[in-house]
Amino acid sequence: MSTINDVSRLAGVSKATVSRVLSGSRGVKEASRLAVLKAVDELNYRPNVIAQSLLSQSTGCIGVICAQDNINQTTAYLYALEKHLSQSQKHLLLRFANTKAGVMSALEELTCGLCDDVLIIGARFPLNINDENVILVDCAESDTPNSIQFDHAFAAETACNFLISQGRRQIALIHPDARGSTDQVLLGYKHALENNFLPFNRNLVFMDDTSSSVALQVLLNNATTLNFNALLVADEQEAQRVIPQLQAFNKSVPGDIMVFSLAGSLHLPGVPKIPAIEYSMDAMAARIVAWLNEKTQSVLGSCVVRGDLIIPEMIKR
Amino acid sequence: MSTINDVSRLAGVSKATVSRVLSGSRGVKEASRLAVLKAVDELNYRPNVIAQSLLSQSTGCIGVICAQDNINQTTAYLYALEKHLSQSQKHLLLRFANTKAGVMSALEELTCGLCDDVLIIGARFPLNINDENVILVDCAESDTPNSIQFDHAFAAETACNFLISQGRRQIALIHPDARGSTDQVLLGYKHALENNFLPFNRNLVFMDDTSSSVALQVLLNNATTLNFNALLVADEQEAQRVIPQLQAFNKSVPGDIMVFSLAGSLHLPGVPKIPAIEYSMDAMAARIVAWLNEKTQSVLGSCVVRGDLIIPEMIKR
DNA sequence: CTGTTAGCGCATTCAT
DNA sequence: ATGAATGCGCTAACAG
Repeated sequence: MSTINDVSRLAGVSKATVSRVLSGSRGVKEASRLAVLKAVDELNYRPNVIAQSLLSQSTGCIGVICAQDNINQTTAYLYALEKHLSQSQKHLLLRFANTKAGVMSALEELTCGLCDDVLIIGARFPLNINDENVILVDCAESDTPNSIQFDHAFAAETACNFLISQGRRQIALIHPDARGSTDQVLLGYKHALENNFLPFNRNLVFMDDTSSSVALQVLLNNATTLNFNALLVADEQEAQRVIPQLQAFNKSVPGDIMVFSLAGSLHLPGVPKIPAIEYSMDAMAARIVAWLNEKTQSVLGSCVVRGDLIIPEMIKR
Repeated sequence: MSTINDVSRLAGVSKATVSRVLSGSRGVKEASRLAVLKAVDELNYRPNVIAQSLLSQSTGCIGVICAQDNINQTTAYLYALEKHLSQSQKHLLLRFANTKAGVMSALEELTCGLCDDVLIIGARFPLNINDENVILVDCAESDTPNSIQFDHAFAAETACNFLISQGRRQIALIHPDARGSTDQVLLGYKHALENNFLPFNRNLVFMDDTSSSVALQVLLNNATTLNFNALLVADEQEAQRVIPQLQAFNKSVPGDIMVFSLAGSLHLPGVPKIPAIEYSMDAMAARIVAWLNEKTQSVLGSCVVRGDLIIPEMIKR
């Protein structure tokens, strides 16, 4: 790879002039400008970004640590993020980590000058990070100054109101505690019931660490007394686990029981579509990148994102 | 962020000594070693990797340009690659690109000193790249010196032999030309038929650009005369598109027609499992990273990877 | 054993 | 308008 010295020598000018031409040529004689351009073309020269980074103290690299267990959701994130980052001339440095130790070690490796900022996505474990340049996205903890959260209470409330509007007044809820947003979900759930003058039935709600499969079995064992006709689950992965199980017990979906996902639904042919709250990855990414760009001016604050209610055609009426 | 100067000042030694201590302390007095370590700890100092990169002329960054349209396959790739790369102290710089122009522009941006090497994955369009530091993985073109290809002929042959062993002798094949490996697939298909003394029926094979949906309709319209009982498709995405369509025509899968995917199958609950050829992403990634690490010694050559035959439990007998 | 010096490639002064 | 010099943070070579 040729350097700025090669170009300056070939063009018969100084390094400074070459640099001037390449970065907003202003106050450079046309003749030497052309000479530089010619030399650049001949040598196929491109400035070394590492040297530029050392000087400017910024690399344009954004670390993204994916801590989600739901791998499908991850892809949507990455795709949207990369699109917006590259539009801002930034680079996406990818890392996966399932544990707190893993996240911290990845963070260490990325923040030694390599990355200007780091995004941590979907961590379900608390991690006490207090770094101006680290942004938590959809993470369990909210103490960190820079974080983007989903409004899970709002999602649960919307879900219930929708189900009730569909004549489903016995709504079961399976939402393992591990997801970290359990409290909020319960809040929204209860709120919707209250607003619709419906009683809260403790037996319809499963929020402890028992597997969703076990929870569902309990529900089905008591189906005759509980008589539930709707089921709220945490995400589309849970939904696809739960639906075959319901069908195995001769419960039709959505006929007998309407399953609702509180976070996204799969858009795959062959997979049954269900109503869900979906968070626009594109909007999220746009927001994040906007923050990254304007960081110098406005201080980053916490931010809460609300999802969209998506209803499959076959359910609409 | 503190620099080596801060550390040397605080420890009362020179920069060189600090550097020596941090990178394999050899020939350093214990006293000054401890002083340095203490200063490092106090200042929470970590060497700036960008400065190191400028000196060593290598960043440890590997660019990965994903050109695949099958987004699900991508995640598996990325996950495996990141795992192996981070084990080798390397960083994964992610890019998506759907067009040749997109790939080339991403390549430009990554090869200005930022990335030591670049992987291009799953490009279905020819791109004439002849760069020592660019590796093509599962790309349409094979002229490039550094490339990893899947053995599609082998996959097709294995698939046919399996299906024939299952008593399926009328094997339809839908494999759009856009995938770039069509020739090889046809080769393996024909080879298997020959070896089993079965005739080649041109009407069972669809390899032009017509959509797989149309191809399937043609097949179904002629089902009575063709009487096919197996269907080979390019990948699991195609499979999931095709299966509901077959069922809509009252063809049971795999009862009436066994669908076989030539590249991976979805392992999602609720999605019907089908027999498939699967390529181990982990093995691939291990191989790629091994290349990356030993590049100085052995010249990279082309390499062909064969997939594994995966048969769902319910089909095994 | 350790300090001084030089230089990686570049952009930005400050002179001219 | 342009060239020489400086320094970003670090390591390697050379002296002591």
